[in-house]
Order: sequence, then C-alpha cells, then structure tokens
Amino acid sequence: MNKRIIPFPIYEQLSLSISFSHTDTSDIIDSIEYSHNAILPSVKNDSIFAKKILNELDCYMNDAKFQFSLACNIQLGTPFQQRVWQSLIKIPSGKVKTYGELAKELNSSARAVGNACRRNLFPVIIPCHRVVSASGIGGYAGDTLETQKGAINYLQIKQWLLAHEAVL
DNA sequence: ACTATTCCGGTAA
DNA sequence: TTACCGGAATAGT
Repeated sequence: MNKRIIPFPIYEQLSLSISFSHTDTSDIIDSIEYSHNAILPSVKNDSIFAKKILNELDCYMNDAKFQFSLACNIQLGTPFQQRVWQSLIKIPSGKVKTYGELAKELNSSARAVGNACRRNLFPVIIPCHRVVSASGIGGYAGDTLETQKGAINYLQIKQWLLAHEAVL
C-alpha cells in the first residue's frame, strides 16, 4: 500500500494524506486523512495513479464542480456505511442534504446517518461535507461546533469546502 | 453505551 | 410570536 501526502491549500500546512494500492487490474484509494504534516511531496517515482490523484484534486481546487473519477475502496465500510457513502456520492457539488433527509431516503435514522458520515474514510472525494444538520452545519470528522477534539479545526474545513462549492 | 440528529412540548421574553 | 432548553425517540456500532 502506498501513501502520498498532498498539500491541500485551504490554508497553510493543511495536507491530505492518501493511501492507495494498485492491483494488476485497477488502482484504488484505501483511505484519506487530514494532517498538518509539513512533509514535502516527493514528486519523483510517482505512479500514474498518484499523478491522477494529484491532478483530480487540483481540478477540484480550481473548479468546485469538477467530478472525481478516483475509485475508493468503499468495501472497507460496514454494509450500512457503504449504503450511506454511495448516496453521498450522488449529492452534487453546490447542494446539501440534512442527516434527516438522508435517513428518510435510506429508511434509517438521522443519528445513524451521522455515524456513518463520521466514519467516512474518503473525505473530499466522498463528500460527507455536503451533509448538514437541520439546525446548522452539523459535524465533521467527529468534531462539532461545540467540541473540537484535536489540533485540526475540522469544522473550519467543512465550512471552507461548502463555501468553495458556493453553498452558504 | 456510545454518537457529525431530530422532533415536540414547555417556558419566558 | 419567536427563541431557547430538556427530554424522548431513533438506528447502527
């Protein structure tokens, strides 16, 4: 499994840490994490797939309407999580849904949907940031407006992504 | 026994 | 009338 750290210029020092693997037939992303690591990307020896990842993220930064074609290993999630993640992909850039709305479509509950979003292994590519609460912005990466657990202000990232996509 | 929720009833301004 | 709590209901992990 390969890993690639990509600067994600929402603000200085924010990066996307992307793990991926290639098989003989296909290339696939296994997980994506945010990080504050100032590790410089090593441009040499990049595989075709790594370059494709770089390129698609770059396209998204330039145009929020860009549609990713990167494959994500969605099977790493539970069956329910896979169902939720599949429907996240269908939310177009520039639109949002609430946890409750999504829950109704899936015959589930808002709380359970929030759970599955929190466990999303592929932030940005699978747009869990397009799910908000009925009353406000909802959470991101386990954080809520009230509680920030770690060093990264995830809600700020969610706000940025939504603003970039011209929501709000 | 936890959640990245939501809805409804009560209360006060 | 609106705005803000408190608590119950809810489904998945």
